[in-house]
Amino acid sequence: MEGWPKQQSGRMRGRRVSAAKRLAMLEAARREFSVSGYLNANMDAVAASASVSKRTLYNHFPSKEVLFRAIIVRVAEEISRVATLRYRNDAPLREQLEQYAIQSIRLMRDARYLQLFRTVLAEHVRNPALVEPALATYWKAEYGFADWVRAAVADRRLFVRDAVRAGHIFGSLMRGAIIWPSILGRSSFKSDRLNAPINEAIDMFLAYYSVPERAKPQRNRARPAS
Amino acid sequence: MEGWPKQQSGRMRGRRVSAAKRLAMLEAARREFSVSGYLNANMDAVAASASVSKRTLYNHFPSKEVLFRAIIVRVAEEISRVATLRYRNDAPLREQLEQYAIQSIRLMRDARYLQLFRTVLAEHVRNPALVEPALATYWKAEYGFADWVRAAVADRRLFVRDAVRAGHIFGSLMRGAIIWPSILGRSSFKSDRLNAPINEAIDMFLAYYSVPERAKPQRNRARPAS
DNA sequence: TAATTATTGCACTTTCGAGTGCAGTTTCAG
DNA sequence: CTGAAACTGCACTCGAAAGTGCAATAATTA
Repeated sequence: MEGWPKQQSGRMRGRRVSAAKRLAMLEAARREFSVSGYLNANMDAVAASASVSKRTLYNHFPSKEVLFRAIIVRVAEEISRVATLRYRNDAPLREQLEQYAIQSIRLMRDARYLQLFRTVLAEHVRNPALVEPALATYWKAEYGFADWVRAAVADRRLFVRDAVRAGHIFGSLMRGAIIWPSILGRSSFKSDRLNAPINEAIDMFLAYYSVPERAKPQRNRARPAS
Repeated sequence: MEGWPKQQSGRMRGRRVSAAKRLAMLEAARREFSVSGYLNANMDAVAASASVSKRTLYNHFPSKEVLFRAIIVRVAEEISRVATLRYRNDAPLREQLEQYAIQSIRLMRDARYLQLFRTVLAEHVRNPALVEPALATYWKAEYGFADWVRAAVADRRLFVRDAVRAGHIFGSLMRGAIIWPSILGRSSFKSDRLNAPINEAIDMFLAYYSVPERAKPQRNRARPAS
């Protein structure tokens, strides 16, 4: 609850305007952070873009840091609502993974998010503490993959030793094919549809884990018998 | 050749000192950029740390940008010398991939590099133009994977439709298991040895591509017959 | 209407760091 | 030894942006 005016306590009066302006400020900040990054974002510009005095901005958010964190939390929530992998026993596994990939692509095609991701990533690398909350959500998604795998294993549709590990691998494949290329600007998706590289990654993943352990063609296994 | 003193032309005199100091400045800048990131790096600090006057620093490198680029180029060269995947027909494929993974891990365990990677990544996201040269090398490595795959295919040890695509997938797996976790600070390697997740990723990769196309267990193939 | 709280405008302080100008000193090749 | 080129020290300019103080004003609700 940081970043709320101190006057909040006691009877609340004159709060209608406040709520609307607060939203405007959050939206404006989001735009500003998106296009400028964290360090170059300008608090005067945020205030102006929200049609609010700078002083008001500082009444709501005591510092740039607090404002940034507020943005991050909001966006992280939005995303986790959209891009999740949920297990369904009534649909082909491939379809479920494809669905997830499509959702991710859609997210990356939305400049509104993409730019903000870049900002957050840059800041996370520069100053991890600043960005904690966003990343918490992010890693949760990773363990969402593990849950999905576990469910599929329980259904005897996959054969996996370590669900978390398999989840990481799926995550690597999706990030490598969708997220990083978008963020690092190597490629942009023309549509929401899957392309051949992504299909191939999903193929590989399913092929490997659709086969019982001892049938997998591996050499040189050096791992605890777990 | 940017960032060299203008006085260079004509007969060269008094250059012995110059070369040594130049090196000292590069080393100092590297340290400074590593620990502080690009924006927070302080040119006064660089000069001090190189035991050189600020004016001399600016005589060699007309701006912070130029200095940063110079560092990037040097480091990119060092890295591409160390972490490459070279095809050998006299060794198991698995061993070759493992070698590469081990080299990558070694790189990530070297704080000297790791910190600089973080800085470069942050800047690339913030300001891609600044970092071009480093990334050029980076993507070259990616196509190095494709070359390796092609060679293995020519040797009939792998069965791959599109070598570049397979190379990307291998890259995704390695980055997902080694590079990103290190850079984003989720895990650090205790030793240079491979761990189970990396082994499993390599297993998966080899398993999938060791089998002729039509034998692969895939559903729902939707791709050009290429 | 009266009391309360939010909002505004604007000038102000502070901090910080990149890059410059210049006069004097050092170094080294020839 | 000599003179060109490289180096030094230091004060300086310039700009930018975060955050503050305050007195005046507007909006809200009882």
